[in-house]
Amino acid sequence: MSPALTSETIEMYLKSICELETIESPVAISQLAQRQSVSSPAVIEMVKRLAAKELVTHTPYKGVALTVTGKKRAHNVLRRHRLWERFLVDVLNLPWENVHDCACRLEHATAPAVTESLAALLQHPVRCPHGNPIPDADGNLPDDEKLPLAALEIGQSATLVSVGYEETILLDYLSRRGFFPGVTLTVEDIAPYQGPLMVLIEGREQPCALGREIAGRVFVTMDSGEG
Amino acid sequence: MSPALTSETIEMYLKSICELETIESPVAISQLAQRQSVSSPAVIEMVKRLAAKELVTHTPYKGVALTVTGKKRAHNVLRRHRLWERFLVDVLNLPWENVHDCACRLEHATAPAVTESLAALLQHPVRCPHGNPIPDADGNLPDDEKLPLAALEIGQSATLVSVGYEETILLDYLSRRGFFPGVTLTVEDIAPYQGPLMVLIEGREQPCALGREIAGRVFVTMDSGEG
DNA sequence: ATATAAAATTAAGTTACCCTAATTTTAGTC
DNA sequence: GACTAAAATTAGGGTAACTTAATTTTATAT
Repeated sequence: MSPALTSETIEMYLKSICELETIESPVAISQLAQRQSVSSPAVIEMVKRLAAKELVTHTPYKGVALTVTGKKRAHNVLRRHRLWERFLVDVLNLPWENVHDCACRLEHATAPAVTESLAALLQHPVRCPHGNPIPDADGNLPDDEKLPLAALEIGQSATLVSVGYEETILLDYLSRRGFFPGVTLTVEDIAPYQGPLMVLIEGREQPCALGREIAGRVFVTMDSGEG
Repeated sequence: MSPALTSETIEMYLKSICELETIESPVAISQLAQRQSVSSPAVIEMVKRLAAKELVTHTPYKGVALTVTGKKRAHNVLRRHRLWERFLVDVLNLPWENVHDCACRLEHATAPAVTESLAALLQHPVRCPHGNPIPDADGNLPDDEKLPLAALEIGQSATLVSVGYEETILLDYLSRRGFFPGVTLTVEDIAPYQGPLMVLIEGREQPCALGREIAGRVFVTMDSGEG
């Protein structure tokens, strides 16, 4: 015998592909490479292995997409990830902006029985602390009606529902400026395009730079505005 | 750059060496190979890598021993392992005999902040569900005064404190026969050596085969007898 | 003291997963 | 439609972690 494709590696890639698919599909090799912090050839190689297992389809020079099986597996990882995040915040009282990295490690080390007991302990939460929906035990992920921040105009208010792009550096940046799910924002000004998108929050002095500078796109999604 | 010795692999080996050291020191390569379910050459190679990192010392043809640094790291793994076991049993209500495997995976994916928050949540438990002591945050592991089951004679009673050799198949075997930490046993008969060591528990009909058939040695340890 | 079984080690080879450098394909511009 | 920059891919190479087979060392029995 010989070493096999590790379950952890498979899950890491599937999860990234799943998250990137919500932005554009099929997912570009370069996007995956950036997300995984590896070279493009490494991604190509890995994608071929995943395709051999029928977890993804690879259209050369076009990109990668999850198969039905792959998507189910990815949703399962997301479920574990987001349940752990809830646990870390609600039960262990760890700070909102730090739990993502911890969950990224725990999610691959979690047996099904642990996942479901955890869900029961937390009373089957619907969203992670960053506002993203938690897939159910069958791998169903409810499709959010998302309104990106950029869709708001000056004077409009909205409630922040989720931060779709979870990355510690970004979450830290947001938490320092008062951006949490549940917060109501009013757009007071929008900076021109050459810089990052600027948004002013009610009662705050400093403008907040959001989105473009970090993820290359707007990532904060909201409920439909209320003013 | 190139792949590095993974933290998980290091910890798995250190933990095994630490556990085996309590039985015999230095630890034989073959014992490690059996425990890790890999070949002897694989262990040799790994031990050389660990020795290069000054986590173990290897005396050729004799065996392996932990350095001070290695032991500290091993105790840290044991701490995480046993805290997770307590969590899985006490908070998630998973069965006593199944949590070992779950903890074996979680222990390598646990950040220090998670470990300590977990300890606080559990109110800093002293023993894991199998009765083994939990090292403190500094890596200090209290040395149990162990009395092996084989030291008892016919008619003697004792309280089972810990099952030193944690393996799901053994724990399942024991739980089916009523062996848990805290149980008081009376040795009613001891079978001859050619078979496994036999022990009768108070009020039970069936003899229980313990020790030799599974681990090759007696592994159930007790408090000092009380009659 | 020598023969021998068992354990330890070395030798040679495999796959997973990563890299850099070179090449090919695509997409967009003039 | 040819030119070009960027993305994708192939080529070639490396280490970690494993394997089996062959060899060496140790322990043991006669």
